[in-house]
Amino acid sequence: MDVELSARSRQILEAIVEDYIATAEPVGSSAVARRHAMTLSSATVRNVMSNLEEMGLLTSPHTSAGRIPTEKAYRFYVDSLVALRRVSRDEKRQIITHCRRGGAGLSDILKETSRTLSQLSNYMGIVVAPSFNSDVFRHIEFIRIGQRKILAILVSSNGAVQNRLIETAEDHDPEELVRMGNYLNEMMQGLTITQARERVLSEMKNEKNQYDRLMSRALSISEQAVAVDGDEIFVEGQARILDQPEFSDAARMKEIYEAFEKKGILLQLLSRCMSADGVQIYIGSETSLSRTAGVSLITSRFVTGSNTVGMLGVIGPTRMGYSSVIPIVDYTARMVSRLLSEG
Amino acid sequence: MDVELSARSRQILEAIVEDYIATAEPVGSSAVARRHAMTLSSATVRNVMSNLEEMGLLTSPHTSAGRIPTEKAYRFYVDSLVALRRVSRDEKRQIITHCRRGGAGLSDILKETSRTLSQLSNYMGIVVAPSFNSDVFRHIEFIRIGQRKILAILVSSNGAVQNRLIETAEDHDPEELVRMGNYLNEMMQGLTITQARERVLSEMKNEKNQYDRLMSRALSISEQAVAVDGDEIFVEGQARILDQPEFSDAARMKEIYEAFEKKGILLQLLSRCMSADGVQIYIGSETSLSRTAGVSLITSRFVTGSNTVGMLGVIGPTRMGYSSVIPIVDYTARMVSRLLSEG
DNA sequence: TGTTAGCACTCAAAGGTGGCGAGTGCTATT
DNA sequence: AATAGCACTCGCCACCTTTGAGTGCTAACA
Repeated sequence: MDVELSARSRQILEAIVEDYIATAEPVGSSAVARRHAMTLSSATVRNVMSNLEEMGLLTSPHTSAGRIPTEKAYRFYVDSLVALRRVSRDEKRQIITHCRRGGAGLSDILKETSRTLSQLSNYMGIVVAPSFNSDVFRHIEFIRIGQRKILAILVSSNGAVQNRLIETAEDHDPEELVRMGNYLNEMMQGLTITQARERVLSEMKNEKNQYDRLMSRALSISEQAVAVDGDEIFVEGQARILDQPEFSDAARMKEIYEAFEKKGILLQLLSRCMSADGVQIYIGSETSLSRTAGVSLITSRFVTGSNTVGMLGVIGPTRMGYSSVIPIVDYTARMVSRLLSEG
Repeated sequence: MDVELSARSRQILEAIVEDYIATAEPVGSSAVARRHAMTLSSATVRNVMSNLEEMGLLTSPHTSAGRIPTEKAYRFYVDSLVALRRVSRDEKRQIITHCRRGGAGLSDILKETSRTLSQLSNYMGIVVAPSFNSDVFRHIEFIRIGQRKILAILVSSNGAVQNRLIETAEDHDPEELVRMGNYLNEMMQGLTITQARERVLSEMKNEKNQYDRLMSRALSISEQAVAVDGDEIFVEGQARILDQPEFSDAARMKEIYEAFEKKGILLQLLSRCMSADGVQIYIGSETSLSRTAGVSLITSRFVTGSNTVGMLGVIGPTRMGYSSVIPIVDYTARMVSRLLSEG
């Protein structure tokens, strides 16, 4: 996988990748010689480019066009060439103020974050909320909403909230609900939501509880209250990919949009990123997102005060401004982590 | 506005509109004569079409193409020509089962509804939740989440829930919060959310309350809890408009997508539809949505048990399958109304 | 008077041609 | 090893012609 290259070849490859990122047009030997202001003639550059093509780092769309980087070239570029830009003062300011804005609720923060990512990168911003299920239980509460209708409210230590309307077999008066709540709050103290769920199920099997009317009802209601829910995911700036020339034709765009409408695909993709620390980069087919469509993904995970982990990042074309987007994703992840931990 | 037309002209106009809806291509005189199986030669049809063009119902993109309907023609078609298809048994089944699916929560139902609308129409489905603000207050509750952090939960009679994380100046223990809740619940009984908001503000000015410590705190917290929130809006099936040939070029699509990212525009547009009963149809520029892009909107409002009103509908190209979409929107609105009223 | 056949006309779309120029690979030269 | 020179390739563009769908007009007809 890793490639042995002379310093000169590396420089030339870097120039080509960056030129192509900037223009989206195949870049030719003379362009490299000129732009790069190196003391090399186009002919020499040609020789080098020819080597790079043999190594599978470049292709030419046809004989007399320039050459464009392959996925392998992007990979190499990202791994060992790219000179990361610093995050500018202004960008930092934007990240910090935007993430703070819009309420202290977890959802609000994350939504704003994904919007900010989109704005700063000019690609699509994406944030996956920390899994509710793995977060620590904090509070459960029941509110009587109407005849045999209860609103169950489940709060995690992150401040994530899950509401669920539950229809019960019999009517319950408010005091009963309070007692149920107290009992369940005690029972689930310190557990994660997943553990709490298991606990409820095991308690329901417990014979002792089956004969206690209040208890058995509390359990059956809370079973519904803690039922599994899909993870929350925020996507912002979808229209921006229309700016990219490579997606100007309808067929490709449609493919992408359809992939994104099924958020499940995204989630599956992103859950992979959760395990590793730091910025993760998936290029083209590595994303396993619509193999024809040439998109890349830059992500980083963030952690919350209660140590659950979420994911944020940017989706753009393979021909993406890595040098600026990588630091932005990195910095944003750090800021969000800090913001969610101090709270 | 309304046009006097002979039966024959009407027939021909109808044929043209429907042909164009089906094919998205300019339709010529001979096509009409043939398809329509009327005992008329293409020459005769030409004469009629010429008249229709003079009346502003048709235009030709250039001399030797066929003719396409103008917005005025669609308007006329919708008002007095279209033969509405019945909603098929299968469609009814889909509408009913889908809307029911996915939890009893208001948001869940509406989200599923917009997805169903999109699926059945093959255009974009859209649902605006009944305004939380005009709904009747049902319950407020405070949960202590951490040091000086309170989760305020506001429930309306529709079962809509608004959570808000509030940072307070001082710490409050759970019992205090319960008392505050009781007091506020009593105070807001029977009011709409908007009225409740006003009530809180006026009570805060009341001198008597300013010296009651608990009271003044309860009010200042609840002020934040009942603060105005944007209306919820569900859009589903955005990718479907990519199927339409008229939107196959990137510039037009971008225009549309950008319009939709600003949900504010949609909301403004849709609030107009709230006032009138029954199915409302906005064609092309009548939507005041991106005047170049030729989209139409078919909406109907629905009502909830507590008599707040929401809006649902379909957005598609002007060249839309009105005959089938109108009944679908109509039927869906009725079903959603029924579903939300019986609950 | 309304309908129709015939015909000349228009014009976009499709296909063909040739020049242009960016870019390549090869080779001889330094 | 680097370069200059040169023949070659091939997409792009501008220009042309052909094709065919469709029109408007007119004269003939019921």
